[in-house]
Amino acid sequence: MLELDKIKYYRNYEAGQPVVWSGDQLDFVASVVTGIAALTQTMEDGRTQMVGLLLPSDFLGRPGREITSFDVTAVSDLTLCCFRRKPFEKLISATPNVSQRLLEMTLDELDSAREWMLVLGRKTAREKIASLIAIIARRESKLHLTRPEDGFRFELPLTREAMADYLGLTLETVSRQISALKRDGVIELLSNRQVHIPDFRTLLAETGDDADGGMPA
Amino acid sequence: MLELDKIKYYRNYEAGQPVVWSGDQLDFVASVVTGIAALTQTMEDGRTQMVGLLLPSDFLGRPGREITSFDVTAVSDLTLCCFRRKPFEKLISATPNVSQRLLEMTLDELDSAREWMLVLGRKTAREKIASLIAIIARRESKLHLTRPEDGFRFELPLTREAMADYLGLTLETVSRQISALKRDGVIELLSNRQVHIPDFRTLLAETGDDADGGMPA
DNA sequence: CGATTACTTTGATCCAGATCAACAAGGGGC
DNA sequence: GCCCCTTGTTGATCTGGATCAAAGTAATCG
Repeated sequence: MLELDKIKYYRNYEAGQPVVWSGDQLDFVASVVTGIAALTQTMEDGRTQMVGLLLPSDFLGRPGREITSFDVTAVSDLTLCCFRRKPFEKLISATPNVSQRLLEMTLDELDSAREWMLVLGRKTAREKIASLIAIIARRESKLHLTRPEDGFRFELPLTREAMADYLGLTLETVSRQISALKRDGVIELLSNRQVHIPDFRTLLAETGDDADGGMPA
Repeated sequence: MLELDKIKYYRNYEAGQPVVWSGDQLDFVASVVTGIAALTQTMEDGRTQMVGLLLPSDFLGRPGREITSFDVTAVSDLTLCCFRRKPFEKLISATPNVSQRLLEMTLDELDSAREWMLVLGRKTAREKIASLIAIIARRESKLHLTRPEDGFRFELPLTREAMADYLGLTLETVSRQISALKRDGVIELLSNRQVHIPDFRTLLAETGDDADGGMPA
C-alpha cells in the first residue's frame, strides 16, 4: 500500500461544518482519522434522517461513483485522510486485495444499515435510546479494550438533536427517554454528555434485542 | 464466467417457505432467477421488520461470511441459482472483475438501505405507502420498458402484511392508507393487488421526496 | 359447490411520541 | 463578572398510527 502514500493528503473540519452536500461531486475518497462524521438525508420540508455515522477508520465515498447521495457533516472536529479519486481507482483496479477488503467493509456497513432498519421501524423510543447508548458503549469499550460488561463511563459524541436524527425521534423525546433511563437506574449521568453504565446487561435488556444480537456500527 | 456453470445448480421454494433462518449456516450463495425473496429481522416478542427485498438478478449471501444475519423467506414462488460457496469464493479471489462487480452491487444495496432508513424514520404512513408503490411501479416499468410517467397498471407482489413489515406499520394502517390513496384518486384498484396509476407525478408528489430523488430497491 | 381458511377492509378506542411552550444550565467572549 | 447563545430539560396538549374487534371477500379444498 505504499503507493497510497503518494496520493494522500489531509483535510480538517470543525464541528458542524459540512463535508459535502448530497448531489455534489466528491473528487476524493477518504478515511476518517479522528472525529465523527454523519451521513444524513433531508426532505424538502426539513425532516432529516441520519443514515450513517463515520468513526475513525471508516471509509467515505464510493469508488466508481463521483456523486454522493447523502449530506456528510462533521459532528465533532474531524480529520479526513483523503485520496484523489482517479489514482485511487486506478490502484484498486490494479490490486485485488484492496477491492476485496472494500467489499468486506461495505458488506459490514450493509449489515449495520439493515440492523438499524429494525431499530427505526419497530423499536420504541426507549428501546431506540438504549440501543444507541449500547452501540456507543460497545465501541468505546472496544477502543479502550475493556469489556463492556464491567460498569464504565464514556462521553456521548452526539447532541440530543443528532441522536434524534439518528433514531427517527424528536429531541424532546430523546431527552425524556434519557431522563427515564436515568430515573430507572439503567444509566447514570455525570453531566449531559458523560454517561456511566452501572450494569451493561441491564442496558442490553432495554434494547429489545435478544441476548447477544450484534449491533449496527 | 464459464467456470461458474460448473458449480451452479437450482433451488425452488414455494411462496411463504423459509430459505434460511438468521444465524444459520449458508453453504451457498445465489442469485434470484424468478420470484421474490424477503430479508427480515425478528425481535423476541415477534415484531418483525423487512430489511430487504430480493428481486430477479439480486444476489443472496456474502462471500467470506457463512452465517446469515437475517431470515430469508420466499414471498412468492422462488427459483434461486445457487453456487457452492467454496468454489465460488475461490473464483472471486482469482478474478478481480467479479469482486469489483460485487462491490458495485453491494454499494447500490447500501444506498438503497440508507434511503429506506429515511422512509422508516421520517415518513408518514401515507408517504410510506406512496413510496413503496412508486418503487414497485418504477421497477415494473423498467421491466416492461415503459416509462412510469405514462399511466399503467401492475400487480403488487406483497400482501398487506408484508408491506406493513417492510414499512414499519401495521397491516390495518397499510390497508387504510391504500384506501385513502384510492379515495383521493392517486391510485386505482382493479382488485386487491392490481394497481393502476393514472398519473405517476401525482403519486410521486405523495412520497414526500423532492422531484426526482432516487428510490431504494 | 359449500365450507374452510387466508387475506382485506372498516370501525371504535387508546396511547406513544409529536408538538407547542417555558425554562434551566452551561460556556465562551468581552 | 455579566450577557448572549447554544444545548438540554420538563410540562401540557394533541394526534397519527396502534390496538382491539367485526365483517366482508376471495381463494382453496374436500
